[in-house]
Amino acid sequence: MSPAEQPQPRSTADVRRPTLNAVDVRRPTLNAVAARAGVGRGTVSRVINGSPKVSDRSRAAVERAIAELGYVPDRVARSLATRRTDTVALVVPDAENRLFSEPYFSGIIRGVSAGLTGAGMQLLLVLTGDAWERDRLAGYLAAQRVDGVLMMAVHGDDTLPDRLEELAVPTVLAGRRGDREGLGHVRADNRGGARLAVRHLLAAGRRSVATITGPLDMDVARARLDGYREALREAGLTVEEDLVAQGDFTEEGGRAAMGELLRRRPDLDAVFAASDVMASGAVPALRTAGRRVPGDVALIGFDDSVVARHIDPPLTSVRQPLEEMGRAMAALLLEEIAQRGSGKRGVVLPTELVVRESA
Amino acid sequence: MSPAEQPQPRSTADVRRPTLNAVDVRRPTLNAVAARAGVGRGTVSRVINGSPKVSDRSRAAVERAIAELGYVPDRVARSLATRRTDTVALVVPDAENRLFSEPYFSGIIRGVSAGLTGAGMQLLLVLTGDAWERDRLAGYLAAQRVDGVLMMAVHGDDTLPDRLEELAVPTVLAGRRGDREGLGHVRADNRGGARLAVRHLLAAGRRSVATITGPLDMDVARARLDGYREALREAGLTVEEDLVAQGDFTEEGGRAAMGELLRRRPDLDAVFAASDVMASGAVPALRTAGRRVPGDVALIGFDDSVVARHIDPPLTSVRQPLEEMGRAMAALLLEEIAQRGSGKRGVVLPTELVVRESA
DNA sequence: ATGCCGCGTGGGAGCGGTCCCACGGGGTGA
DNA sequence: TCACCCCGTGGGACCGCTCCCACGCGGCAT
Repeated sequence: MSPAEQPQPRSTADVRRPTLNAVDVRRPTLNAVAARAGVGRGTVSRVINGSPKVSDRSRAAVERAIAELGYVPDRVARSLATRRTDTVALVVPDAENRLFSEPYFSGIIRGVSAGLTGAGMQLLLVLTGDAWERDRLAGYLAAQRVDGVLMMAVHGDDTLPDRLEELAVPTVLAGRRGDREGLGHVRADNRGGARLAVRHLLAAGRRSVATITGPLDMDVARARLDGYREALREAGLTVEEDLVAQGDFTEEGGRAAMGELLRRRPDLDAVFAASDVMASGAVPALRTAGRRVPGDVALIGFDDSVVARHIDPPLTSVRQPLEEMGRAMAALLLEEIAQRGSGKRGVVLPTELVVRESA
Repeated sequence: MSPAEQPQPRSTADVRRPTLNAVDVRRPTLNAVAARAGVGRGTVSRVINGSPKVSDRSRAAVERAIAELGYVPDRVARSLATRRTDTVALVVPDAENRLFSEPYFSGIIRGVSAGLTGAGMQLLLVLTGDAWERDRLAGYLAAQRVDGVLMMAVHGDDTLPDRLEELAVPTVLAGRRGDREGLGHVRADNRGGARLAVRHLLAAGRRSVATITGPLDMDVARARLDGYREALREAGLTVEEDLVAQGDFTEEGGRAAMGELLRRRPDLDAVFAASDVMASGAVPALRTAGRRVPGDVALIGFDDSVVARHIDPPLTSVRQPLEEMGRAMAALLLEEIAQRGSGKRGVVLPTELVVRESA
């Protein structure tokens, strides 16, 4: 059960497989193309890679041969020679159910995919399970020779990014671990988004605005809380700590936090929840306490997720530009791959308030 | 814009990249291990692959050397030699927003991932865009030398699976194209699930049970409609065609179909929608018509998706064993890879009725 | 005319594994 | 004692590309 003392190869993966009866459908090789075109291998390689140092005659001959043979270069062989795989791993913690069912993951992933395939790169999806597996991951990724790694949902104490850095594997994170993240990362303007939400509540005349935060060891959660505070200060209000309750980004956590807030401050007239899911937990808690939404208490969430549209009442929420975030991650990673060090920036993308009926 | 006449290589992907400044962190090679252990390369290879024909002395020496050097075999080099990549591509049509935001995709993918990594295989995620891209895909996948392909959301007229079969690439589908799918595939017992739903409605005393179907060129949609019919016949009722309206698996489609049904049969007292999303569209249509759910009209959906839990009232729905389906797909594909032909079966997994408040 | 430069060009030498053939040595049977 | 086996073992020959060096050839300056 416990990991072996030595990092000995795990047998499951390495045991020789029984006679893979590979139906050997061999595709034409670069050699075949060279022969057919009556040129050397070098020339074919040059044509394929778009080198300018090829005569028009040779190039034409090669291109014809390629077309006739239906040749497609073998990426594996190329990778072995170039020490480059044109492959990027997307690492997602398996535990984060949340990520999958929300548009968060899907939006980012399609942005990533678009940005990557446009550059001829492919995406390796890696769901990591337990901590041990995650520990092995760095070596594993190095063995894959992936050109880079994208990581979602990194926690503050996650060491994987550091280990990747040691191994000189270009890495870009979705979100950051702390406020001075050393690695390249892309995130939404969480603070600004929270500010938008709270301003909206204040503009509607609400005066006792509470907030349900995420776990405060997460940067997103802190940033959204900061935004909440800033908006209050902007308006000349003082931040009252008993209007702040901590949740954990789950529905149940939202319910509990809402109950707590109502107990502490029966006079509250608005709530900014740091996620839609927590907001969806807050709604029944409010109902139980006999408060109408938005009549008695206005409510705003964050993420603009599926539940926001289907909850009753439809939830006003802060939207993150997910697909763009994915695109930005891809771009940043490609930069870093092309030139080390150049992609180690933090990119912040603007958020937007989507007004529905809850506030 | 239009595809070139000849399959000439697309430049974007093939242009030589500018001096990849690969920080050459070379990992130890099998050769290094052999030298250190004082044995030949062949012996190291045998140890790694768990061959029994190695003396205990050699094995121990090699294992020590591996541990000391932190050696991890290079998959790329191995692939080149074995003509096997231990990689499987998961092909998902990019257009299917639906897939991503619903637990459908996420459930299946994690099952797939679990089943695959357990066997030491990795997952290449391929989102396909337009038809042209999809056309190129077969060749592309062959060039990747993926060991197999998993496809989600195949339409009846999709030719990609056939082309993969021509190329002798093991393939497994999520769902089937028609009722005699030639390829290996895994699906939920859609008919049975629909039957469960309709039986539940009938058992509750409903007598005019309508249904909102999916697009009937899709096998899932037909299967669910069949189940609806069967349940009615079982109960000795005749299937009335004006109680059947076609939707398209979208919310808006559900709304329209519901409107249509109410117009045709104001007396209906129950609806089985072939997806939760369509059911979520049906709800407002019912409200508009002044019907209470479930008071006047009972409603059941399919998929047990996120919206089912958050809609008002919470939706009774049919759940598919998504993770198991993913696992089954992985298993089937591994079978097919190990022995061609053995994995070309159809696996059907049972569904389950999740009773909430709408029926 | 001779030298020199530079442009294509061919092809050897890897990249890091696997596969398999041939070989040495100890045990067995005649 | 000698032939015969069989078990481990070493290492050459690939897998299909890229990289780069060296070479031939035509054109220009001397």
